[in-house]
Amino acid sequence: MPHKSASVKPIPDIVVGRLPFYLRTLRSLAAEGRDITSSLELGTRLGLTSAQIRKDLSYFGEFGKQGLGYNIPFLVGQLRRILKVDRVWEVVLVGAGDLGRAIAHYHGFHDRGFEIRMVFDSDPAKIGQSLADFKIGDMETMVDKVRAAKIRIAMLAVPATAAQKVADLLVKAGAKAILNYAPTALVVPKGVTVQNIDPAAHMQHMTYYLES
Amino acid sequence: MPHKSASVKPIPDIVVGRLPFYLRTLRSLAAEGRDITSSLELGTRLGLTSAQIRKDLSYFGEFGKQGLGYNIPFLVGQLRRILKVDRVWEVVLVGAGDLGRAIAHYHGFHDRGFEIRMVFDSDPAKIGQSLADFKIGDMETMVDKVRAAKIRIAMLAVPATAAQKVADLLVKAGAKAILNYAPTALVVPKGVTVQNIDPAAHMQHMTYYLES
DNA sequence: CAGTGTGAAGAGGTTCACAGCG
DNA sequence: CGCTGTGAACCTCTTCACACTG
Repeated sequence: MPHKSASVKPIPDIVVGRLPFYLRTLRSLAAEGRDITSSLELGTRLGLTSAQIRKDLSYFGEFGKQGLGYNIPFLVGQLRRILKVDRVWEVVLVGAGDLGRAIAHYHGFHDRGFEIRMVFDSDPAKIGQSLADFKIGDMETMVDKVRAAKIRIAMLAVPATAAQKVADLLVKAGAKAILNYAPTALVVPKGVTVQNIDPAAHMQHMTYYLES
Repeated sequence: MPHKSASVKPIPDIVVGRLPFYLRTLRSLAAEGRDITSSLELGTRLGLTSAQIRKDLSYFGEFGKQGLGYNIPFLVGQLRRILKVDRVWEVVLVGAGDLGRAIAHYHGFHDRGFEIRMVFDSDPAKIGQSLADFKIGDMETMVDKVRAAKIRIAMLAVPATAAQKVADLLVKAGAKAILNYAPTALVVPKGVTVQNIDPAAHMQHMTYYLES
């Protein structure tokens, strides 16, 4: 029987997934000029219970003051550290269609820790053209350029039919996180994280609850 | 947002949320010319266990044949019926910035049960302009026009600062489902469903797992 | 005999409730 | 007194395992 390693309680992924929303809400409170909040107020704003907020935060430390609440700038700093967005990550975008262009023009990423630094597409008509501040590169040189720049985060905005092939290339280029906008599931090696964005799936989730 | 009912055991919201992905995968299999599949194959494609697939489907009926598997066209039809996307829903889009324009140009919604029929914006410079097949309408007439058309689904692509006000108007117009692209939580009355899309939150979820 | 459907067991996540501290 | 942090209880979801069937 192999020995079990000392049980280090891992933090549930579902908890990690809520932290960006806590951070988002706290920054919104800060923008309103607030300095202190409580688990109750945060929960109300987020549609969660105060107990859940406290329990989630307690996985990472003791950030509040009993009887008082949470200092907003301090908690923002802690969450940015925990989520590793107390820096700006360089990102590669693959796909320069309508969606890719909208992503490239979106200015909301920088403030939350991300900056697109390269854009690639396979369409010869697009290669060499300008998009936002970038020149669209070709797929043949993509792997080398991404690897050379040590970029580890990718956004994938190509058709579903091409998504897996491009994902394989991104992994080869050293990507460790892929935000997948293509409506298809990606297979990636262990150690690579994928998050999917599928608006139509969300829509279909909602129609279930509609009266016909 | 689980919908409660006193008499019948409600189907878990998390199960409903997976159905669109089952449907998506089944249609992809159908497009490959396949006619039969199994819970094992579906699970592999989706990164889920076969038991989960079977259990989820069993909430809605007995769709498979023991020893054989699932008939793909039949199961596609059942899922479309369950999710109420065996029809095309009319949708109103509010917000004609970069994101709104990308959404309006995206052709992937129709095939999955949705068709944008109206677009509105508050920017006088945009009102009256054309976007895809539509003329951008003003916010003042939005409520009446949406109500008159009996549209119950909205996509919200306005800045976070305006999102709640617009959501209130949409509810007043009779919206029962809102796909919220703004990075802020919406407060809506019971009976209205909201689904949120926040790519930056997904990105921050992934950075947690990256080595610094 | 391959693969579904499903109770039961097991894991995992949420809420409770209260000690403890500012 | 107000609000956090946290074991314990509770509840929900997932996985197991097997009877059953085409």
